[in-house]
Amino acid sequence: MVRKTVDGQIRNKERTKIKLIEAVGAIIRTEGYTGLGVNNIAKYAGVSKKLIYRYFENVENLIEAYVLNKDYWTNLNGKVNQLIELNKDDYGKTLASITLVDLFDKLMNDDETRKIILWEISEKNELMKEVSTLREIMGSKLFALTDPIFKEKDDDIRAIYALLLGGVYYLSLHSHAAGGSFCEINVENDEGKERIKNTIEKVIEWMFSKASETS
Amino acid sequence: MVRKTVDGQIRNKERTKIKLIEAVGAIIRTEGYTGLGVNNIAKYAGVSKKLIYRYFENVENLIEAYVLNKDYWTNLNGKVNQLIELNKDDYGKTLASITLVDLFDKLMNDDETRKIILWEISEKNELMKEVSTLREIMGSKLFALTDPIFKEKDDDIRAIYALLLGGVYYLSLHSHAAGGSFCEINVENDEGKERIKNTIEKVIEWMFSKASETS
DNA sequence: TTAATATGTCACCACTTAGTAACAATTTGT
DNA sequence: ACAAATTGTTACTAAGTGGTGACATATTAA
Repeated sequence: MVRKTVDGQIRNKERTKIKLIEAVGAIIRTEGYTGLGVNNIAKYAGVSKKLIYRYFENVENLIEAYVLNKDYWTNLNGKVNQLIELNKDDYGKTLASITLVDLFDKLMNDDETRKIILWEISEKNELMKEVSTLREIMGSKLFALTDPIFKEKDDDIRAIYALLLGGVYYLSLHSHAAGGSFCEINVENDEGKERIKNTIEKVIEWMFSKASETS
Repeated sequence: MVRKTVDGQIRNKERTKIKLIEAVGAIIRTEGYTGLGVNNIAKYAGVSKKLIYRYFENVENLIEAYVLNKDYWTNLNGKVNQLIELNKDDYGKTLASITLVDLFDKLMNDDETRKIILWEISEKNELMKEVSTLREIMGSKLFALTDPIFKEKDDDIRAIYALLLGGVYYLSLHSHAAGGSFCEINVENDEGKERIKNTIEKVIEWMFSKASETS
Protein backbone atom coordinates (compact mmCIF):
# COMPACT_ATOMS: atom_id res chain seq x y z
CA MET A 1 0.00 0.00 0.00
CA VAL A 2 1.03 3.55 -0.70
CA ARG A 3 1.07 5.54 2.46
CA LYS A 4 -0.03 9.17 2.50
CA THR A 5 2.95 11.53 2.31
CA VAL A 6 3.80 12.85 5.70
CA ASP A 7 1.99 16.08 6.50
CA GLY A 8 2.66 16.70 10.18
CA GLN A 9 3.59 19.85 12.00
CA ILE A 10 7.18 18.85 12.55
CA ARG A 11 7.82 16.63 9.53
CA ASN A 12 6.25 17.56 6.24
CA LYS A 13 7.70 16.51 2.91
CA GLU A 14 5.99 19.09 0.72
CA ARG A 15 6.80 21.93 3.06
CA THR A 16 10.44 20.93 3.03
CA LYS A 17 10.54 20.69 -0.74
CA ILE A 18 9.14 24.20 -0.98
CA LYS A 19 11.73 25.41 1.50
CA LEU A 20 14.45 23.98 -0.70
CA ILE A 21 13.06 25.42 -3.90
CA GLU A 22 12.72 28.84 -2.36
CA ALA A 23 16.24 28.62 -1.02
CA VAL A 24 17.42 28.32 -4.62
CA GLY A 25 15.65 31.56 -5.45
CA ALA A 26 17.10 33.33 -2.46
CA ILE A 27 20.60 32.27 -3.41
CA ILE A 28 20.29 33.26 -7.06
CA ARG A 29 19.01 36.63 -5.91
CA THR A 30 21.78 37.30 -3.41
CA GLU A 31 24.82 35.38 -4.62
CA GLY A 32 24.10 34.39 -8.21
CA TYR A 33 24.13 30.92 -9.66
CA THR A 34 27.69 30.30 -8.46
CA GLY A 35 26.31 29.98 -4.93
CA LEU A 36 24.11 27.04 -5.86
CA GLY A 37 25.87 24.24 -3.99
CA VAL A 38 24.25 21.53 -1.90
CA ASN A 39 25.66 22.85 1.33
CA ASN A 40 24.59 26.41 0.69
CA ILE A 41 21.10 25.51 -0.46
CA ALA A 42 20.56 23.34 2.61
CA LYS A 43 21.82 26.15 4.81
CA TYR A 44 19.46 28.70 3.24
CA ALA A 45 16.56 26.27 3.58
CA GLY A 46 17.48 25.49 7.17
CA VAL A 47 17.29 21.81 6.45
CA SER A 48 19.62 18.86 6.02
CA LYS A 49 21.30 18.57 2.64
CA LYS A 50 20.59 14.89 2.69
CA LEU A 51 17.02 15.76 1.86
CA ILE A 52 18.06 17.37 -1.38
CA TYR A 53 19.30 14.01 -2.56
CA ARG A 54 16.31 12.19 -1.15
CA TYR A 55 13.66 14.44 -2.70
CA PHE A 56 15.35 15.67 -5.88
CA GLU A 57 18.08 13.08 -6.43
CA ASN A 58 20.58 15.83 -7.17
CA VAL A 59 21.00 19.57 -7.16
CA GLU A 60 20.34 19.84 -10.88
CA ASN A 61 16.80 18.56 -10.52
CA LEU A 62 16.12 20.88 -7.62
CA ILE A 63 17.26 23.87 -9.62
CA GLU A 64 15.20 22.71 -12.57
CA ALA A 65 12.13 22.65 -10.36
CA TYR A 66 12.87 26.22 -9.42
CA VAL A 67 13.76 27.58 -12.85
CA LEU A 68 10.78 26.08 -14.62
CA ASN A 69 8.60 27.76 -12.08
CA LYS A 70 10.24 31.12 -12.66
CA ASP A 71 11.02 31.39 -16.35
CA TYR A 72 9.51 34.31 -18.22
CA TRP A 73 8.68 32.39 -21.36
CA THR A 74 7.40 29.20 -19.81
CA ASN A 75 5.20 31.32 -17.59
CA LEU A 76 3.67 32.86 -20.66
CA ASN A 77 2.56 29.35 -21.56
CA GLY A 78 -0.67 29.66 -19.63
CA LYS A 79 -1.52 32.94 -21.28
CA VAL A 80 -0.40 32.03 -24.74
CA ASN A 81 -3.74 31.04 -26.20
CA GLN A 82 -5.31 34.17 -24.85
CA LEU A 83 -2.48 36.28 -26.21
CA ILE A 84 -2.80 34.73 -29.63
CA GLU A 85 -6.50 35.42 -29.67
CA LEU A 86 -5.99 39.04 -28.66
CA ASN A 87 -3.28 39.66 -31.22
CA LYS A 88 -4.64 38.10 -34.34
CA ASP A 89 -5.63 41.41 -35.87
CA ASP A 90 -2.16 42.75 -36.57
CA TYR A 91 -0.52 39.38 -37.09
CA GLY A 92 1.35 39.65 -33.78
CA LYS A 93 3.07 42.93 -34.49
CA THR A 94 2.05 44.54 -31.21
CA LEU A 95 2.75 41.33 -29.35
CA ALA A 96 6.25 41.12 -30.77
CA SER A 97 7.00 44.66 -29.62
CA ILE A 98 5.44 44.29 -26.22
CA THR A 99 7.16 41.05 -25.31
CA LEU A 100 10.58 42.45 -26.17
CA VAL A 101 10.06 45.75 -24.40
CA ASP A 102 8.53 44.09 -21.35
CA LEU A 103 11.32 41.57 -21.17
CA PHE A 104 13.87 44.36 -21.37
CA ASP A 105 12.24 46.12 -18.43
CA LYS A 106 12.00 42.92 -16.48
CA LEU A 107 15.63 42.02 -17.05
CA MET A 108 16.85 45.47 -16.11
CA ASN A 109 15.04 45.27 -12.79
CA ASP A 110 14.91 41.63 -11.83
CA ASP A 111 18.26 40.27 -10.68
CA GLU A 112 16.91 36.78 -10.49
CA THR A 113 15.75 36.46 -14.08
CA ARG A 114 18.91 38.03 -15.37
CA LYS A 115 21.10 35.64 -13.46
CA ILE A 116 19.22 32.69 -14.82
CA ILE A 117 19.81 33.95 -18.34
CA LEU A 118 23.46 34.36 -17.49
CA TRP A 119 23.62 30.88 -16.11
CA GLU A 120 22.02 29.51 -19.21
CA ILE A 121 24.75 30.81 -21.48
CA SER A 122 27.54 30.11 -19.04
CA GLU A 123 28.08 26.43 -19.33
CA LYS A 124 27.12 23.33 -21.24
CA ASN A 125 24.16 22.47 -19.16
CA GLU A 126 21.61 19.79 -19.87
CA LEU A 127 19.09 21.44 -17.57
CA MET A 128 19.22 24.72 -19.40
CA LYS A 129 18.95 22.88 -22.67
CA GLU A 130 15.56 21.65 -21.51
CA VAL A 131 14.42 25.09 -20.42
CA SER A 132 15.59 26.42 -23.72
CA THR A 133 13.63 23.80 -25.59
CA LEU A 134 10.47 24.56 -23.66
CA ARG A 135 10.87 28.20 -24.56
CA GLU A 136 11.16 27.31 -28.19
CA ILE A 137 7.85 25.47 -28.07
CA MET A 138 6.26 28.59 -26.63
CA GLY A 139 7.92 30.76 -29.22
CA SER A 140 6.78 28.70 -32.15
CA LYS A 141 3.17 29.28 -31.15
CA LEU A 142 3.77 32.99 -31.31
CA PHE A 143 5.61 32.86 -34.61
CA ALA A 144 2.65 30.98 -36.03
CA LEU A 145 0.83 34.26 -35.59
CA THR A 146 3.26 36.19 -37.73
CA ASP A 147 3.74 33.62 -40.45
CA PRO A 148 0.76 34.49 -42.67
CA ILE A 149 2.04 37.98 -43.28
CA PHE A 150 5.66 36.96 -43.80
CA LYS A 151 4.90 33.89 -45.78
CA GLU A 152 6.21 34.71 -49.19
CA LYS A 153 8.60 37.42 -48.13
CA ASP A 154 12.30 36.94 -47.77
CA ASP A 155 12.39 39.07 -44.65
CA ASP A 156 13.26 36.79 -41.81
CA ILE A 157 11.10 37.68 -38.82
CA ARG A 158 12.70 34.93 -36.75
CA ALA A 159 16.19 36.20 -37.42
CA ILE A 160 15.19 39.75 -36.58
CA TYR A 161 13.54 38.61 -33.41
CA ALA A 162 16.52 36.44 -32.46
CA LEU A 163 18.87 39.39 -32.84
CA LEU A 164 16.62 41.80 -30.95
CA LEU A 165 15.92 39.31 -28.18
CA GLY A 166 19.61 38.46 -27.90
CA GLY A 167 20.36 42.17 -27.87
CA VAL A 168 17.92 42.72 -25.03
CA TYR A 169 19.48 39.89 -23.06
CA TYR A 170 22.99 41.11 -23.66
CA LEU A 171 22.34 44.78 -22.92
CA SER A 172 20.80 43.97 -19.57
CA LEU A 173 23.67 41.69 -18.64
CA HIS A 174 26.30 44.16 -19.76
CA SER A 175 24.79 47.03 -17.86
CA HIS A 176 24.78 45.08 -14.61
CA ALA A 177 28.35 43.83 -14.89
CA ALA A 178 30.89 45.99 -16.69
CA GLY A 179 28.29 48.73 -16.86
CA GLY A 180 28.98 52.09 -18.44
CA SER A 181 27.98 52.82 -21.99
CA PHE A 182 27.68 50.37 -24.83
CA CYS A 183 27.73 51.80 -28.32
CA GLU A 184 27.59 55.16 -26.59
CA ILE A 185 24.27 54.34 -25.00
CA ASN A 186 23.95 53.98 -21.27
CA VAL A 187 20.98 51.77 -20.51
CA GLU A 188 21.44 52.37 -16.80
CA ASN A 189 19.59 55.66 -17.11
CA ASP A 190 16.11 56.28 -18.44
CA GLU A 191 17.19 58.09 -21.55
CA GLY A 192 19.26 55.09 -22.66
CA LYS A 193 16.45 52.68 -21.83
CA GLU A 194 13.99 54.69 -23.88
CA ARG A 195 16.28 54.79 -26.88
CA ILE A 196 16.52 51.00 -26.86
CA LYS A 197 12.79 50.52 -26.43
CA ASN A 198 11.92 52.99 -29.14
CA THR A 199 14.33 51.33 -31.51
CA ILE A 200 12.92 47.89 -30.83
CA GLU A 201 9.45 49.18 -31.65
CA LYS A 202 10.70 50.93 -34.73
CA VAL A 203 12.42 47.86 -36.13
CA ILE A 204 9.38 45.68 -35.56
CA GLU A 205 7.16 48.31 -37.08
CA TRP A 206 9.37 48.48 -40.11
CA MET A 207 9.46 44.71 -40.55
CA PHE A 208 5.70 44.42 -40.54
CA SER A 209 5.07 47.40 -42.76
CA LYS A 210 7.51 46.02 -45.30
CA ALA A 211 5.90 42.62 -45.12
CA SER A 212 2.42 43.95 -45.68
CA GLU A 213 3.40 45.91 -48.75
CA THR A 214 1.78 44.64 -51.88
CA SER A 215 4.52 42.95 -53.80
CA MET B 1 72.50 46.27 -4.95
CA VAL B 2 69.84 44.97 -7.27
CA ARG B 3 70.82 41.60 -8.61
CA LYS B 4 70.05 40.63 -12.18
CA THR B 5 66.85 38.56 -12.36
CA VAL B 6 67.67 34.91 -12.62
CA ASP B 7 67.95 33.75 -16.21
CA GLY B 8 69.35 30.22 -15.98
CA GLN B 9 68.35 27.09 -17.76
CA ILE B 10 66.64 25.55 -14.77
CA ARG B 11 65.44 28.63 -12.94
CA ASN B 12 64.20 31.57 -14.89
CA LYS B 13 61.75 34.07 -13.48
CA GLU B 14 60.54 35.54 -16.75
CA ARG B 15 60.08 32.15 -18.35
CA THR B 16 57.99 31.03 -15.42
CA LYS B 17 55.86 34.15 -15.51
CA ILE B 18 55.16 33.53 -19.18
CA LYS B 19 54.28 29.93 -18.41
CA LEU B 20 51.74 31.12 -15.87
CA ILE B 21 50.25 33.74 -18.16
CA GLU B 22 49.90 31.24 -20.97
CA ALA B 23 48.32 28.77 -18.62
CA VAL B 24 45.56 31.34 -18.06
CA GLY B 25 44.95 31.45 -21.81
CA ALA B 26 44.89 27.67 -22.08
CA ILE B 27 42.38 27.40 -19.26
CA ILE B 28 40.07 30.08 -20.64
CA ARG B 29 40.17 28.26 -23.96
CA THR B 30 39.42 24.82 -22.58
CA GLU B 31 37.46 25.30 -19.38
CA GLY B 32 36.34 28.92 -19.37
CA TYR B 33 37.00 31.51 -16.74
CA THR B 34 35.48 29.36 -14.00
CA GLY B 35 38.55 27.15 -14.18
CA LEU B 36 40.82 30.02 -13.19
CA GLY B 37 41.85 28.85 -9.71
CA VAL B 38 45.34 28.91 -8.24
CA ASN B 39 45.70 25.17 -8.19
CA ASN B 40 44.50 24.72 -11.73
CA ILE B 41 46.63 27.49 -13.18
CA ALA B 42 49.71 26.11 -11.45
CA LYS B 43 48.93 22.65 -12.78
CA TYR B 44 48.54 23.89 -16.34
CA ALA B 45 51.77 25.85 -16.04
CA GLY B 46 53.55 22.85 -14.54
CA VAL B 47 54.84 25.00 -11.75
CA SER B 48 54.28 25.54 -8.03
CA LYS B 49 51.28 27.68 -7.17
CA LYS B 50 53.43 29.44 -4.61
CA LEU B 51 55.02 31.29 -7.50
CA ILE B 52 51.70 32.83 -8.50
CA TYR B 53 51.64 34.62 -5.18
CA ARG B 54 55.32 35.47 -5.34
CA TYR B 55 55.22 36.95 -8.85
CA PHE B 56 51.69 38.29 -9.15
CA GLU B 57 50.58 38.63 -5.53
CA ASN B 58 47.19 37.08 -6.37
CA VAL B 59 45.30 35.40 -9.19
CA GLU B 60 43.50 38.59 -10.21
CA ASN B 61 46.75 40.30 -11.09
CA LEU B 62 47.90 37.29 -13.07
CA ILE B 63 44.71 37.29 -15.10
CA GLU B 64 44.99 41.01 -15.66
CA ALA B 65 48.51 40.46 -16.98
CA TYR B 66 47.07 37.93 -19.40
CA VAL B 67 44.17 39.98 -20.70
CA LEU B 68 46.23 43.13 -21.13
CA ASN B 69 49.00 41.14 -22.77
CA LYS B 70 46.54 39.70 -25.26
CA ASP B 71 45.43 43.19 -26.25
CA TYR B 72 42.29 42.05 -28.04
CA TRP B 73 40.52 45.31 -28.44
CA THR B 74 43.44 47.65 -28.49
CA ASN B 75 44.79 45.61 -31.39
CA LEU B 76 41.88 46.77 -33.48
CA ASN B 77 42.78 50.26 -32.47
CA GLY B 78 45.74 50.26 -34.86
CA LYS B 79 43.57 49.54 -37.88
CA VAL B 80 40.82 51.98 -37.02
CA ASN B 81 42.17 55.00 -38.84
CA GLN B 82 42.76 53.00 -41.97
CA LEU B 83 39.26 51.55 -41.79
CA ILE B 84 37.75 54.98 -41.44
CA GLU B 85 39.64 56.23 -44.47
CA LEU B 86 38.48 53.29 -46.58
CA ASN B 87 34.85 53.63 -45.59
CA LYS B 88 34.17 57.31 -45.88
CA ASP B 89 32.28 56.98 -49.13
CA ASP B 90 29.16 55.28 -47.83
CA TYR B 91 29.24 56.90 -44.40
CA GLY B 92 30.33 53.61 -42.82
CA LYS B 93 27.40 51.54 -44.03
CA THR B 94 29.58 48.73 -45.35
CA LEU B 95 31.85 48.94 -42.35
CA ALA B 96 28.91 48.61 -39.98
CA SER B 97 27.76 45.46 -41.75
CA ILE B 98 31.19 43.93 -42.08
CA THR B 99 32.23 44.46 -38.47
CA LEU B 100 29.07 42.81 -37.19
CA VAL B 101 29.19 39.87 -39.58
CA ASP B 102 32.91 39.34 -39.02
CA LEU B 103 32.51 39.51 -35.29
CA PHE B 104 29.73 36.96 -35.47
CA ASP B 105 32.01 34.58 -37.39
CA LYS B 106 34.86 35.18 -35.00
CA LEU B 107 32.76 34.55 -31.93
CA MET B 108 31.26 31.39 -33.36
CA ASN B 109 34.73 29.96 -33.96
CA ASP B 110 36.99 31.43 -31.29
CA ASP B 111 36.38 29.93 -27.87
CA GLU B 112 38.77 32.28 -26.16
CA THR B 113 37.21 35.52 -27.32
CA ARG B 114 33.74 34.25 -26.56
CA LYS B 115 34.68 33.21 -23.08
CA ILE B 116 36.19 36.57 -22.34
CA ILE B 117 32.94 38.20 -23.44
CA LEU B 118 31.13 35.88 -21.13
CA TRP B 119 33.45 36.73 -18.31
CA GLU B 120 32.91 40.40 -18.91
CA ILE B 121 29.16 40.18 -18.38
CA SER B 122 29.38 37.68 -15.54
CA GLU B 123 30.59 39.73 -12.65
CA LYS B 124 31.28 43.19 -11.48
CA ASN B 125 34.87 43.41 -12.54
CA GLU B 126 37.03 46.51 -12.59
CA LEU B 127 39.42 45.03 -15.12
CA MET B 128 36.64 44.29 -17.57
CA LYS B 129 35.24 47.74 -17.04
CA GLU B 130 38.52 49.10 -18.37
CA VAL B 131 38.44 46.86 -21.41
CA SER B 132 34.87 47.93 -22.02
CA THR B 133 35.80 51.57 -21.87
CA LEU B 134 38.62 51.08 -24.35
CA ARG B 135 36.21 49.51 -26.78
CA GLU B 136 33.84 52.46 -26.45
CA ILE B 137 36.64 54.81 -27.50
CA MET B 138 37.15 52.62 -30.54
CA GLY B 139 33.46 52.63 -31.30
CA SER B 140 33.01 56.36 -31.06
CA LYS B 141 35.52 56.83 -33.86
CA LEU B 142 33.41 54.60 -36.05
CA PHE B 143 30.15 56.28 -35.17
CA ALA B 144 31.73 59.58 -36.13
CA LEU B 145 31.66 58.17 -39.65
CA THR B 146 27.93 57.56 -39.62
CA ASP B 147 26.88 60.72 -37.89
CA PRO B 148 26.69 63.05 -40.90
CA ILE B 149 24.00 60.96 -42.55
CA PHE B 150 21.97 60.37 -39.40
CA LYS B 151 22.34 63.84 -38.09
CA GLU B 152 18.86 65.21 -38.25
CA LYS B 153 17.05 61.90 -38.33
CA ASP B 154 15.35 60.37 -35.38
CA ASP B 155 16.59 56.92 -36.30
CA ASP B 156 19.03 55.86 -33.68
CA ILE B 157 21.96 54.16 -35.37
CA ARG B 158 23.68 53.62 -32.02
CA ALA B 159 20.66 51.87 -30.55
CA ILE B 160 20.29 49.67 -33.63
CA TYR B 161 23.95 48.82 -33.49
CA ALA B 162 23.82 48.12 -29.77
CA LEU B 163 20.95 45.69 -30.25
CA LEU B 164 22.54 43.95 -33.21
CA LEU B 165 25.93 43.75 -31.54
CA GLY B 166 24.39 42.47 -28.34
CA GLY B 167 22.38 40.02 -30.41
CA VAL B 168 25.55 38.75 -32.07
CA TYR B 169 27.22 38.32 -28.70
CA TYR B 170 24.25 36.55 -27.22
CA LEU B 171 23.59 34.22 -30.13
CA SER B 172 27.16 33.01 -30.13
CA LEU B 173 27.11 32.44 -26.40
CA HIS B 174 23.77 30.68 -26.48
CA SER B 175 24.75 28.34 -29.27
CA HIS B 176 27.84 27.19 -27.41
CA ALA B 177 26.07 26.63 -24.11
CA ALA B 178 22.45 25.53 -24.17
CA GLY B 179 22.68 25.17 -27.90
CA GLY B 180 19.79 24.06 -30.03
CA SER B 181 17.58 26.54 -31.76
CA PHE B 182 16.79 30.06 -30.65
CA CYS B 183 13.70 31.66 -32.15
CA GLU B 184 13.57 28.58 -34.35
CA ILE B 185 16.96 29.37 -35.83
CA ASN B 186 19.89 27.10 -35.25
CA VAL B 187 23.07 29.10 -35.63
CA GLU B 188 25.14 25.98 -35.19
CA ASN B 189 24.60 25.07 -38.82
CA ASP B 190 25.43 27.15 -41.88
CA GLU B 191 21.86 27.82 -42.86
CA GLY B 192 21.17 29.42 -39.48
CA LYS B 193 24.38 31.43 -39.59
CA GLU B 194 23.52 32.76 -43.04
CA ARG B 195 20.05 33.81 -41.96
CA ILE B 196 21.54 35.86 -39.14
CA LYS B 197 24.19 37.43 -41.33
CA ASN B 198 21.74 38.29 -44.08
CA THR B 199 19.41 39.85 -41.59
CA ILE B 200 22.15 41.95 -40.06
CA GLU B 201 23.03 43.26 -43.50
CA LYS B 202 19.41 43.89 -44.31
CA VAL B 203 18.75 45.90 -41.17
CA ILE B 204 21.84 48.03 -41.67
CA GLU B 205 20.92 48.53 -45.30
CA TRP B 206 17.47 49.64 -44.33
CA MET B 207 18.73 52.07 -41.69
CA PHE B 208 21.02 53.79 -44.12
CA SER B 209 18.58 53.91 -46.97
CA LYS B 210 15.98 55.43 -44.68
CA ALA B 211 18.49 57.97 -43.40
CA SER B 212 19.53 59.07 -46.86
CA GLU B 213 15.96 59.68 -48.00
CA THR B 214 15.27 63.30 -48.68
CA SER B 215 13.07 64.46 -45.89
C1' DT C 1 85.44 29.12 -4.90
C1' DT C 2 82.31 30.93 -1.89
C1' DA C 3 78.47 33.49 0.19
C1' DA C 4 74.25 35.69 -0.69
C1' DT C 5 70.04 35.64 -2.87
C1' DA C 6 66.54 34.43 -6.07
C1' DT C 7 63.88 30.59 -7.62
C1' DG C 8 61.23 26.49 -7.13
C1' DT C 9 59.14 22.40 -4.59
C1' DC C 10 56.84 20.17 -0.96
C1' DA C 11 54.15 19.47 2.83
C1' DC C 12 50.97 21.33 5.36
C1' DC C 13 47.10 24.45 7.11
C1' DA C 14 42.13 25.58 7.78
C1' DC C 15 38.25 25.60 5.16
C1' DT C 16 34.70 24.10 1.73
C1' DT C 17 32.93 20.77 -1.45
C1' DA C 18 29.62 16.67 -2.78
C1' DG C 19 27.88 12.71 -1.07
C1' DT C 20 26.62 8.78 2.38
C1' DA C 21 25.68 5.73 6.47
C1' DA C 22 23.79 5.38 10.80
C1' DC C 23 20.60 6.84 13.68
C1' DA C 24 16.64 9.49 15.95
C1' DA C 25 12.04 11.07 15.89
C1' DT C 26 7.49 11.86 13.80
C1' DT C 27 3.61 10.42 11.28
C1' DT C 28 0.61 6.85 9.45
C1' DG C 29 -2.23 2.76 9.23
C1' DT C 30 -3.84 -1.02 11.77
C1' DA D 1 -1.32 1.15 21.45
C1' DC D 2 2.01 -0.31 18.43
C1' DA D 3 4.59 -1.56 14.32
C1' DA D 4 6.05 0.16 9.95
C1' DA D 5 7.29 3.59 7.09
C1' DT D 6 8.70 8.17 6.34
C1' DT D 7 11.10 12.31 7.51
C1' DG D 8 15.02 14.62 9.38
C1' DT D 9 19.73 15.17 11.77
C1' DT D 10 24.39 14.21 12.86
C1' DA D 11 28.68 12.84 11.85
C1' DC D 12 31.52 11.27 8.79
C1' DT D 13 34.11 10.49 4.48
C1' DA D 14 37.34 11.82 0.36
C1' DA D 15 38.56 15.28 -2.47
C1' DG D 16 39.40 20.07 -3.58
C1' DT D 17 40.01 25.15 -2.30
C1' DG D 18 43.28 29.29 -1.38
C1' DG D 19 47.19 30.29 1.03
C1' DT D 20 51.85 29.82 3.74
C1' DG D 21 56.33 28.29 5.97
C1' DA D 22 60.26 25.44 5.62
C1' DC D 23 63.51 23.88 2.85
C1' DA D 24 66.51 22.58 -1.27
C1' DT D 25 69.08 24.24 -5.07
C1' DA D 26 70.32 27.14 -9.18
C1' DT D 27 72.17 31.41 -10.23
C1' DT D 28 74.62 35.55 -9.40
C1' DA D 29 78.21 38.65 -7.69
C1' DA D 30 82.33 38.72 -5.15
